[in-house]
Amino acid sequence: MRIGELAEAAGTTTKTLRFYEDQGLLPPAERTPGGYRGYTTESLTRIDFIHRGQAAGLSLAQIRQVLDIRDHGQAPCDHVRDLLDARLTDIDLKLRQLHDLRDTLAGLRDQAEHVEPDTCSSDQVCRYL
Amino acid sequence: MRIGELAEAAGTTTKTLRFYEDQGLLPPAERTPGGYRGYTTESLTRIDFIHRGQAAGLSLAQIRQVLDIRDHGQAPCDHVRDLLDARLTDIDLKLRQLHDLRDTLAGLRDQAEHVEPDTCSSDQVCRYL
DNA sequence: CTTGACCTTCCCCTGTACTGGAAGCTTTAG
DNA sequence: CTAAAGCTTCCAGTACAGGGGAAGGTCAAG
Repeated sequence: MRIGELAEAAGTTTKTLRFYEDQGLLPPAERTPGGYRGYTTESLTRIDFIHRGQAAGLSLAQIRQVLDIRDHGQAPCDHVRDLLDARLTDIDLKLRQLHDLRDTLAGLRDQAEHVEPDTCSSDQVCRYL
Repeated sequence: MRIGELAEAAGTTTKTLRFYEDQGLLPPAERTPGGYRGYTTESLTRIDFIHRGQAAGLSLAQIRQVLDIRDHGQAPCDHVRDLLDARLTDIDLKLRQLHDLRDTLAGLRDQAEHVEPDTCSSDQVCRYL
């Protein structure tokens, strides 16, 4: 399989696949005599895994760690569990922050609805903020 | 007031203030004969406004728009209301996405708790994702 | 007069995940 | 044989909000 076919099969672009190889997410591809990269369906599995990792909000660096562990013949289970836990903690924090921001913003928006623009004084640029 | 004092008073750095001037968020500062930037408390007000805007999740570009309107002698009220509305819509979307991601992740984490690692097959890299 | 703190401009670097484009080679169809 | 599609490498840029550090000028105290 050439890089274009693989890209289409995986729902990505050739640029991205070369980028992944460059970043160590994909092993250096075999080459045809002409210098073209050649792939098997294994590559597809690997790219799908990368996509699942991204869907779980993992960074490429984190996904690469998992892949590296696997490539060293070990089961990445523990590490993946840790990553998932860290992501959950992280997301919970972000959710709280975003909720707070939403409340702040809703408050400002509400004020903006009830305050007369005439009372704006230039010493604060804008009453609403 | 020199740039260092202003930076400290505003809780930021001299680097950031020069950057803001460069980006058009602060007007070009007056200069002393020696070439030093000189500020008044007006600058402090403006920087505080920038910080309030950031706290509301606005980008520097958006804050600059508001400042530009004000600098043109107009009241930026309507524009600020629109910005707040857009931010709210945006944040609500982000909150939904983050909730979804959290659910997905919690599901994965839950599976990871109950699945035997032995059943991992290398054709999917990791059962947990 | 000198030291040290502060200031100036200038250019490059950070992290993230790619994307765009140029110059040139390979392969396939007609 | 030729044209087009697809591939190669390499360099550069995107958005965001600054940060790092060099080379040199200015100002106040001792």
